Amino acid sequence: MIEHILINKIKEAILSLYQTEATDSQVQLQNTRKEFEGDITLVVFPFTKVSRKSPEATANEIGEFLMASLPSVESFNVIKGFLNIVIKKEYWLTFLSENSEKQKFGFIALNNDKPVVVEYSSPNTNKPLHLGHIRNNLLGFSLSRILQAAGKNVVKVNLVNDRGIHICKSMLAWQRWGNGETPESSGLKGDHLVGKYYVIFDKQYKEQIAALVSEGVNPDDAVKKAPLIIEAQQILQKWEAGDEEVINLWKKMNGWVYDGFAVTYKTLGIEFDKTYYESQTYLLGKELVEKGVQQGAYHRRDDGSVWIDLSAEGLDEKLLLRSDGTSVYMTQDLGTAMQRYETYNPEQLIYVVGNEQEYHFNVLKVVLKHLGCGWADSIYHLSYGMVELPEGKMKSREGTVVDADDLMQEMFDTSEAMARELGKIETFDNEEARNLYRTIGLGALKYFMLKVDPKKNMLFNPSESVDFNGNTGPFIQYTYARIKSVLRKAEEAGYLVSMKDTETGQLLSQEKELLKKLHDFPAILIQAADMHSPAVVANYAFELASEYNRFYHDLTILKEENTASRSLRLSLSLFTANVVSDTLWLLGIEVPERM
RNA sequence: GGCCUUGUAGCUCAGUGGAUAGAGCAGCAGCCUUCUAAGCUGCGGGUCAUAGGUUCGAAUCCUAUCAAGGUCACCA
Repeated sequence: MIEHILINKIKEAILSLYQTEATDSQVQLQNTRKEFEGDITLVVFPFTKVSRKSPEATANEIGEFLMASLPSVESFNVIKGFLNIVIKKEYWLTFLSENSEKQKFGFIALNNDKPVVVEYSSPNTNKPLHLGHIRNNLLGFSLSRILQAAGKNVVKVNLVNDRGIHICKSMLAWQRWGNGETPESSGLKGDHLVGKYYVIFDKQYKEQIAALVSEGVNPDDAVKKAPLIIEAQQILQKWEAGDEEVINLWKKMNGWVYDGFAVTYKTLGIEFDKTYYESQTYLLGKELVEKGVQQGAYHRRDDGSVWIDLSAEGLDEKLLLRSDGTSVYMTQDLGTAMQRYETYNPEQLIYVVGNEQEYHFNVLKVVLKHLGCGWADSIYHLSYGMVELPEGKMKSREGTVVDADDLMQEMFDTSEAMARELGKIETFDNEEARNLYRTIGLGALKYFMLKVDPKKNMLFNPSESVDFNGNTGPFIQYTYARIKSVLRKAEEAGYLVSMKDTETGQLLSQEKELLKKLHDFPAILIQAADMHSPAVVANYAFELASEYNRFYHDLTILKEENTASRSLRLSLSLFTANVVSDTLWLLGIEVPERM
């Protein structure tokens, strides 16, 4: 890319003109704003101290130096402290011809064997997935693809929380009120069936608490003394003791949930390389904690519980093992982190987990460091914000949860209604039409969620269905389908898409702007990977699609009579189609050949 | 109360120290006998929460205040 060459030359210029070594942070290049002439702009203010001249004079001197030493520089102009550099047309045309037919332009080949382990999804098995899980899954999956495209060896893992009191609640409610109901007998998806009994438990439990309170028991005690919660805890104890009947029920109901999750993941287009189950890992951290006690990193209280004092790090005292010797959440996470470290020897361990667990991950890192695990610094918590509804946070107990399966179905229905209204599917057979509804519905949903900076909370308004026009997934998908249509017709007409013979042609402003946007992509990919942010890719994809639509509107392609121009525009179209589909692939969004 | 995050147009969001702060939606006005109008063009819309500070230059960095959210369990 021309930027690297420019940066080096500018450093040479500073050394030669002012006898000073310029640092990377001083050489600030940016794309020239559209209202000025030029392609790339150098901000010269950082050099006025060493030049001891005005910004304008400094910019002129550097500009002259670049003109004299870089053949790719066509000309330059100076406005205030900004040196606007015009790059020769030949550079752009060569760039086009070398990259327009590439399949994965800007992607970086695998450059580190040490894997990056990305954990995401990590659902509980007592209820179906909802909108919050969708954000988690989309972020984790897209981030994995972005890192992979940036040259990382990515391992996608899921840690299913398949044991604990929450599952016992569903089990108990099903035993008591289920009458043997199964997914087959009820026609309910397995995860929804189990979720139904979780809700029933909660309702009955609340009634018991209310009854106790009305008898004069204080509310804090009532929560602990209600018969249902005591029974659920007994089931958990039986589970831990390996009670056959409990284990069988647990396996049966979890099996229903897994079948349900598999359908949701498949519809959403999410995959994992490895799935772990907490029932098999929850004991892992105990030895580690014992080791920490022996090393004196953690201390045991008289009641047998183990603690770590993190006040030196500005955190609190934290429990690592209960007085009865059982694990807490932190214990398990210590264990699985260690297991992952030993299994993969990773370059980085990424956890895609909501921001309500920020404190937990800070503590996790510090606790590991106290054990002497230097690799704790390779843990990265991708802390994403909550999805809020207009009335506030989603609450499963109040039934304000947006269910993942329902939402996807609504998206499919909306895209079908839209396509019919627009008369788009008259030439489609049933299967192609159905695929289109799915592709576009998911495209709208995924783009909607991924375009927002992960760390920010985002708002989802169910009454205003997700948009299909403007800055949306379907807009970008439409751009792709449009290009493919042009390319198909070009092929029918026997036109060359190749750029080989057009390097002497002209380059109109619409063509050049589009080309420059394509030229930006490799840097965008690296930025997205560094920032762990699919939103960077999403926003770029929209800008690229907008730029193409402007180009498409202003210029004719197939009817252009100058064959060099026609060829150039076809080449630009092909290049754009490739990059658009690659960027959407990075977001986990598919592209339709027509729509 | 301690700590963390956020606050940009009516709404949803970009903007990682640089030029006159940008998109989309919503509103208004145009553009299909021409390669897909899920598109394109134009108009209106701003105390970048507030007040200080650092800097040649601040929406961006620092401090304080206000507002919203999160978190500080022998829950996960």
